Amino acid sequence: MARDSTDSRGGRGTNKDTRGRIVDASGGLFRRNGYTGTGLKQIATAAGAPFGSIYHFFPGGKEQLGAEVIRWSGEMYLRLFETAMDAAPDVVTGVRDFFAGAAETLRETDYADACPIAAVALEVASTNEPLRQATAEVFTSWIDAGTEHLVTSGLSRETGRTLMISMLAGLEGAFVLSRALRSTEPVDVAGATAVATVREALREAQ
Amino acid sequence: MARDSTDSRGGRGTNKDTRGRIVDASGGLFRRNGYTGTGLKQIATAAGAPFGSIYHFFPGGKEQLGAEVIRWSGEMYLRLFETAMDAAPDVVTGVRDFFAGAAETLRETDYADACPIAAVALEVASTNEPLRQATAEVFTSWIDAGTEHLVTSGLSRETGRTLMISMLAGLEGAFVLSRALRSTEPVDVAGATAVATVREALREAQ
DNA sequence: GTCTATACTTTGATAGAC
DNA sequence: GTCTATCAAAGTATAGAC
Repeated sequence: MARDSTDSRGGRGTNKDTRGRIVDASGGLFRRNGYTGTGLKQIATAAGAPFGSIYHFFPGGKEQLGAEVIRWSGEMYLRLFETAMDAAPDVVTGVRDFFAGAAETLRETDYADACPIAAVALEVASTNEPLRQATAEVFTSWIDAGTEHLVTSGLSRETGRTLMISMLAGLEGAFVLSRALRSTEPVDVAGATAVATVREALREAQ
Repeated sequence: MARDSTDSRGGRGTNKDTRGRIVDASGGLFRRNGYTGTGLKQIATAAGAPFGSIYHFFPGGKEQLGAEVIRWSGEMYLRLFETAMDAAPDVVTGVRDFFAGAAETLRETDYADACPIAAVALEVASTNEPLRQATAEVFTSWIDAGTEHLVTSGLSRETGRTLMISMLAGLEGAFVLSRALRSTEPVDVAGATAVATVREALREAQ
């Protein structure tokens, strides 16, 4: 019963099962090289798994693997967001800390690790409908979760949703700029803007 | 909105020379399918050019072509931005119109045409240094040009730059979300946020 | 300069031995 | 379930006829 592995889905053992290692390695490679830019053989090598294992665990091939990686990465990042928000005394601080953490991660990873699915999302938006839907589900889940936090903090559902979309857009766009420019300035600026906007919205809602 | 052009620069005939058609076709394909997702044979076909012509005009192969497409697309989009700003009576209206035009283009192209280089930028940021530099130059040119408009409107250089980065990040991130969700809501929201922020900044600067 | 043919590599995917 | 061998197709790139 009380196994160590975090959750159900049989999926996220850090070093245990081959399947988990494949998903994990794919997530890292997709994030940096994109979907078409990552080969299945490359994934097998990075995961330390034989090539055949990919098709053993993912009979649907690259597309099935891609969809699962997108959803899994989305859940992980959502969990990271929730953790940051729960740890903060208020929503403004939570937002500030989350952006600060994103900037720190960018620096630490030489501007490689930003949004786990943005690169794939832009690649598949007009070329692969199943994967596009997967990215849409992830973004929707993030927007809904963030909206909930803002509603809890006193905003109306509508302004909460609008504000959350605006902040997420700011973060995603800042990731694009920061990775290209190799500077955290865009993320820092977007974070400051987000903090100011949330603070203002909360004040007006009082 | 973001269509062709007829101009100088010594070589951008819409239908004239083979080289121009190759760059043009590549821009459209890179934007939709990404860099690695677009093949040179595909480009030749789309451009109505023989395969050998690509290597005739771009001896450096795909990378040289990619770099030129990034810079050329960046110039085109900058020109589009300048045109929108010059046509508007004030900077606030200009920003509003630009976001509105972006949303309209998204709708008209079935959410395919957004930022001309974002997909490539995320793909090459950690994998191809020459192309990453090309995207960085483009983003920098956009930020500088936008900052100039804001400074002209009365903002300090520092707040102008910060505001421009924030708006560009909002636009880029909104493009990611809008293409994935197949909805202009993110671009609409980001536009409204940008307009409100510029208006507020101008008021404070008075 | 235009265009075709081809070399070489890598891709996603499958079959089958163990 | 693990792993290797191999396939057909597509990728980039080159050579050379016209």
